[in-house]
Amino acid sequence: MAPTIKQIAKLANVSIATVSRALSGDEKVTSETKQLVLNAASELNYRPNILARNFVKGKSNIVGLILPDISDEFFSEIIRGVDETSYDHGYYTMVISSHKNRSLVESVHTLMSNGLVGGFIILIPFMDQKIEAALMHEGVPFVIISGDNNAGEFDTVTTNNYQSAFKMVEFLVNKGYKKIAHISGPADNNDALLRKKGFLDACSKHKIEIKNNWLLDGNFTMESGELAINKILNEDDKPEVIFAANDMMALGCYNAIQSRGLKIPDDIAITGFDDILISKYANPSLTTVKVNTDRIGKLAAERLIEKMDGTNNKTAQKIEIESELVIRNSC
Amino acid sequence: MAPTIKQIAKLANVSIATVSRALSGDEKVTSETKQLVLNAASELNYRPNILARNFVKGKSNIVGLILPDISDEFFSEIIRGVDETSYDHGYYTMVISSHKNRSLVESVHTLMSNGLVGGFIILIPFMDQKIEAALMHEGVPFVIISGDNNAGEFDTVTTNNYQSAFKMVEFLVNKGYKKIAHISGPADNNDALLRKKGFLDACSKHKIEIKNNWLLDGNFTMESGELAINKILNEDDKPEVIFAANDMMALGCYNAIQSRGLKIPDDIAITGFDDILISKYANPSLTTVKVNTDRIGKLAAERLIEKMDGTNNKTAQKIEIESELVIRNSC
DNA sequence: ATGAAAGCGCTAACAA
DNA sequence: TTGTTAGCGCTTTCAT
Repeated sequence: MAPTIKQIAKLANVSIATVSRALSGDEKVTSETKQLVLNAASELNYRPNILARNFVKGKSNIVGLILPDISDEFFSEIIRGVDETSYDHGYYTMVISSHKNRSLVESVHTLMSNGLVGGFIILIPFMDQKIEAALMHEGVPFVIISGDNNAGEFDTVTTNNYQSAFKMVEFLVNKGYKKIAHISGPADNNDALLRKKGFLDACSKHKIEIKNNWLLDGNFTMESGELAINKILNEDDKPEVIFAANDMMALGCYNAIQSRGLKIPDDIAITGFDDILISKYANPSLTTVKVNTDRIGKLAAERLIEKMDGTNNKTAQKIEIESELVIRNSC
Repeated sequence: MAPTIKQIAKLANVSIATVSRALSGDEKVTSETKQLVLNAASELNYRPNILARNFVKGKSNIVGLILPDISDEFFSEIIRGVDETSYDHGYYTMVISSHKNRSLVESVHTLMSNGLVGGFIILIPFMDQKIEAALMHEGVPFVIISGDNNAGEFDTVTTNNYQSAFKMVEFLVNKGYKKIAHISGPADNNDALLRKKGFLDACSKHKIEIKNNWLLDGNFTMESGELAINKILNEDDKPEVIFAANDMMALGCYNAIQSRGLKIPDDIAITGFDDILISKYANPSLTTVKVNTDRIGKLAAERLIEKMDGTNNKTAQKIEIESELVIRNSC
């Protein structure tokens, strides 16, 4: 059986209250008794029972992290960022990944009221009525990670999808490209939507004609990128450059292009979004937008912990993470 | 304040014991009272306080998942597998990622005795004395995910690194390759070591000469693969095929080779290990070994939950996950 | 500065 | 079948 403060009390010949105080660094204990207690504790190899502590305090030092049903590089970085920050503040991280048997909404309901976590971070690809309603219910504090920071009066951490996509287009325009196509992500993904909007707005600002069939639909997978580009690679009037809404699709384009014996960027240029691990090493290396994923997790956790600690409960903050153009050799 | 059984009891006009029993499906409550309680509970939107429940039961339904300090696709799949299985059995998943401020050993010590988790799964790239010592201490049950299943008398889930590497070489030999090089992974990684051993043994079985400078060192990164292969690409006597200990390094080889204008597999063939997302879409698609990562997480969680539930506490099981050769176009 | 005691929400042993 | 009650490990008032 794991040692408890009772046993420490016995060993140190003090009351459990004193033990509790000594261990939590209460000013009022003499340094002698404190030493006594600390010695006893270390002798017994004591570790406080977190469950009991959270329980009695009526609040938990566990941070919940609700993830949608996908798994990739992006998520592990978020998890790491959150856990690292949580740890530094004395919190634990609990991952709640959604899947066929458990929806985002259900997870929200549960975590709001089962006392397990003291707060949570939730990744929302697309905010809908149901999720919003679930979040409105009173409960523990939370922070949203989302492509869109306009989602109600909630604390949100987001990347500047729109601006970065906009900048990417301007960069291409400055390089002299005039015929630009876009492969967009899933229609139910705010990051994808905002990137597309950034693309469209930048094009119209710079008087870039947007041909309808150059607005291609993808779903963020490599396959969908390949599929999309194949639709226009046969036509006479080809775009000079393709801006894919993420790197995976961009790399899908690489395949389609290179398997036709065409050269990137000479025959057709490609740019992406995300800067995943391999993009740097792709051949040619991919020009893209570096999303600072680790910072997203970190800042979301920091903001959440502020709220959990009650340090800063002021009105909802909208935190936007800067991302940067990474110019390489694909355009 | 979240509703408690007390409030349900009041509303349903029964005692808290009855509420507790009704909610936990005790046979002895009349279906009428049960209905009464259930109605009251749903009216109050009641959810049991997990912390209190774990606490009073003296055991936790939280599964700890201790990860080393890396983040990639592999981990998210493990996490997902674990969490999905945990959820299906009524457990939660807590991720404890190691990093500069927290070591694997420390995590083990903590989780063993702070009552937070009822058991844990730990990913161990390389078993050493310290970790083994930490694991020997009595505490909650655990399962190891490791490249090497010979690590003491512990429950372990592993992939058949050795056999798969062996098979890969035999496949290459059957294809007629005689000059085979290997790029190995980090020296402190058991998966890497076993893959190398499989390579070596298969070579000697089939009388494949192993030139010393064809045994290249890598560290699982793309960069290291590129670096490694560059050392031999200039020599007159080049290998016909390079077997990299993981896909990332294999793709690093792609870069080095293709940027010299050489063709895969005509000039030099490449094979990898892992079957990461992009390997299928690489150009040419990469022949590799598909590691069933999702199964690793699932089986580790299943075994752990058996132990936590006390269903099956028999002596340590060594579970080996089959992996399969995925033959594509890079050799 | 220290101790005694109440109590957090729930379960389970014991009574009725 | 249901209710009463003790108690899990800890923190925190209230006394001393």
